[in-house]
Amino acid sequence: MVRTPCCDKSGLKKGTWAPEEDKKLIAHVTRFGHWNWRQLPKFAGLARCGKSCRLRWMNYLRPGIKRGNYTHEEEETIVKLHARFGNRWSMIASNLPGRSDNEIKNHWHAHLKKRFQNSSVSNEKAETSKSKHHSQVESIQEKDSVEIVDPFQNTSPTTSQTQTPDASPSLSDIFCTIEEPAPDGNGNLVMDDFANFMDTYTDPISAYSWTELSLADISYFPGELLAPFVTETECFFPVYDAQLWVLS
DNA sequence: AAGCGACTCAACCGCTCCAAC
DNA sequence: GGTTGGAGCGGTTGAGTCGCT
Repeated sequence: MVRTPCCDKSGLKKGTWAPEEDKKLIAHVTRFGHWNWRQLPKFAGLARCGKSCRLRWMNYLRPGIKRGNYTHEEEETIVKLHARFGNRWSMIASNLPGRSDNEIKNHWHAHLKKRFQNSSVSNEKAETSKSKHHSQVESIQEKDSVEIVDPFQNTSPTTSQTQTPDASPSLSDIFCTIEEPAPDGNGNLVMDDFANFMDTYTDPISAYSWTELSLADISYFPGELLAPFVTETECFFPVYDAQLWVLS
């Protein structure tokens, strides 16, 4: 299911992510955000390229990511959106909270594509293939009851690049996908004590060269972590040289 | 029980886009 | 306007798993 770990020429690790690496990445992004994916592995102590870290976070570790079976409703939504947008998986994913574009893409190729094609084939027996496929797509669009969220029209200046959860995720939300080992028991984390975990796997703040954090960077932060820095009207965050950055 | 092909899905690769200079 | 670097996207890969014979 996963690739054999190996190292490339530059010494960066490739392949399967170890639980230890996941912990480091979660700890770092949760604590400091992802202001620069390229630099992140260096500060997080990961022998990975930034791209790999980003992918792992976005597709697997990000808070709110749903694992497991797709509901009939979700599949229906994917089919409808694919009929409308084609292979624009990120667009489709933006309409399916908790699902990554990569996961949707995989699910489409593994299940829905066949199903969709099969239904097309059976329909073609009754009608000509071209017009039928076209009408099928059209009928999907006509009957489309899915409320399409266009990320390009629905962005705020501070969150344009990041899908912001509806509400601040709780710690349990953050780790909901990794607290319980999966049936196959591979690569999943069990965290009994978040505080110890954070202390163990993140460097002291004093050791960091802090950089600016944007709202997008903290959009994944659990509310409990943000609480000390948030008032009714302002959100403070510690940044370089012990400045306080007023976010609102 | 063993062999083998199909399936699954995490991860890599290469490309494009966009902002900063 | 050209160059550069980072982020994001979509296509593809390939090892593990499943299920059939």
